[in-house]
This record gives sequence, structure tokens and C-alpha cells, in this order.
Amino acid sequence: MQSAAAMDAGVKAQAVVPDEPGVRKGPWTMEEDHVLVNYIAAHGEGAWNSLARAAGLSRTGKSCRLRWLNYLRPDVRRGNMTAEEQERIVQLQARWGNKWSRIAKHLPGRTDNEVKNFWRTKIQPKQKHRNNNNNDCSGAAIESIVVADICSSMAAASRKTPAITEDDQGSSNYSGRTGVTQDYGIVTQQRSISSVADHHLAGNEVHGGGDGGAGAMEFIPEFLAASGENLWAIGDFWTTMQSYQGSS
DNA sequence: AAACGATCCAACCGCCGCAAA
DNA sequence: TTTTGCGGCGGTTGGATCGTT
Repeated sequence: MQSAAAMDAGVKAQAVVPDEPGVRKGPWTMEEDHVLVNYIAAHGEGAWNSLARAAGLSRTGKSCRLRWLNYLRPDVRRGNMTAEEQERIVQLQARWGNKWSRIAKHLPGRTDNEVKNFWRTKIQPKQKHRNNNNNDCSGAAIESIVVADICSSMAAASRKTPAITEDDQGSSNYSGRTGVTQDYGIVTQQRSISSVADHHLAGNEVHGGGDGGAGAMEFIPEFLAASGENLWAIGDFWTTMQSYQGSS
């Protein structure tokens, strides 16, 4: 994730100019996230267009849905893919093709967007490279090749670097690119702020909507006041949430 | 220290299928 | 049966960040 300053710069660069009057685009602000999470906690998810209107968000229903599913949902698991997850992605992609949502369903906490991004940035370039040197482009062949790569890369990673525990991955102590494997990129970059967020989200320390349970998550004006800046990082969001909950 | 390239990922876009009117 | 609106999915984009030179 990005720092608040980075987010600010990002929004300046990425103009939030609506195609339709009153419809916001671009990065979500902390306030918008607050509104969305709070509304879903109270009313549950679904009926996204009406939800956006009822919540008073100047966003499309699609945008709200995407933000919730890919980012705000408390059970979203962030951070590095484990070797098991990577292997599973390769196997399922070979079996089903680019059915990312279907694949994601078999990876608890992972979103289709995350799986898709992982595939496109890590595995697809590898496949293309292999395809250039190998005429056997069948799914099974590719799968066996890539899985073999994962195994060899993991072995190399374990030789090159100390083991990285789940806790390490999720903590703010684990930040910056690790560069564990240049061949496959098993352990990829982990930005410092998202690490904080990962810790909170992966641990389900804060539970919001999803089940629509009443009172599952409640925000108060102090929280908004604490958010200070218009633009923010998810780590700030949950950290602030925690500090509020801890002090109440 | 600056410039450049590579990488990551949040968010948008367009399309499709389904259900209700 | 047709139209319309919505939800969901996959592809793509663009800015931030990081590593290298």
C-alpha cells in the first residue's frame, strides 16, 4: 500500500474527474471507506447501486462492490502468496483457464483480482518464456513446468534466505522487497504500510460486515477526526480502528 | 543524487448472463 | 418475447515504489 502522502500524490496525478456529474472515480478516501464499511456492517452487502445511493457515496455500485470485495472485506487475506497457494493457482489455471473468480474460491481469503494480478505478473511471463523454448503448450505440460519451477525456486529461496514466518510477513517488521528468488519471485515485494494492514486483515482482528451482523463494526466521529487526512492507507484505517476499539 | 527500467496492484472498462418488469 | 437493470467476471491501465546503473 501507499503512504497517505503517496496516496495524495497519486490522486493528484490520477485525476478524479467524473464522466457523469457527481460520480467519483479514482482512489478511495478514508471517509468513503468508512461510509461503505459502516453501511455494510449495518445493512449487509448486495444491491450495490442502491447501496451506493443509500450510503450517500458518490460512487457507482460497481466501484463499491469492487472496493468491498477486493479490499475492505475483513476476511481478505493480503500479503505474499504461500508456495501452496502458488502451486494451487498454477494447477487450477491449467485446469480451468483464466477463471479467476473460480480459482479464487479455492484460495480462502484471496480475491480474483489478486489471483489474476499474481498470474499476470509472475506466472504468465514465465509461461511465455517457456513457450518460446518449448512446443508442448498443453495445460498439463505448462502446469508441470511451472510447478517444478515453484519447487525449485522455493528450494533456492530456503537456501538463500532465512525462513520468513507468517508473523514476519504480516508484521511491520517485514517490509521492502526480499528478492528471494529471481527465477520465480516466490517471495515478492511487501510494502511497509500494507504489511501493517496485512497483519490486521489476515488476522481478522477487526470484523466488519459480510455477515451483516448488527453492531459488528461501528464508527464514531472521533474516528473520522482521527483520520485527519483525506487520503489514507488501509493500514492507517485498521490501526485507527483498533486504537479506537482498544480505548473504548 | 538522479535517471531509468521493472514490478506491483488498485481501480476502471467493457462485456456477458440472469432475472424482473 | 423483449427490454432493462444489475451483478459478476476478465482484461487492461496507470501511478507508486523499488532496484539498478
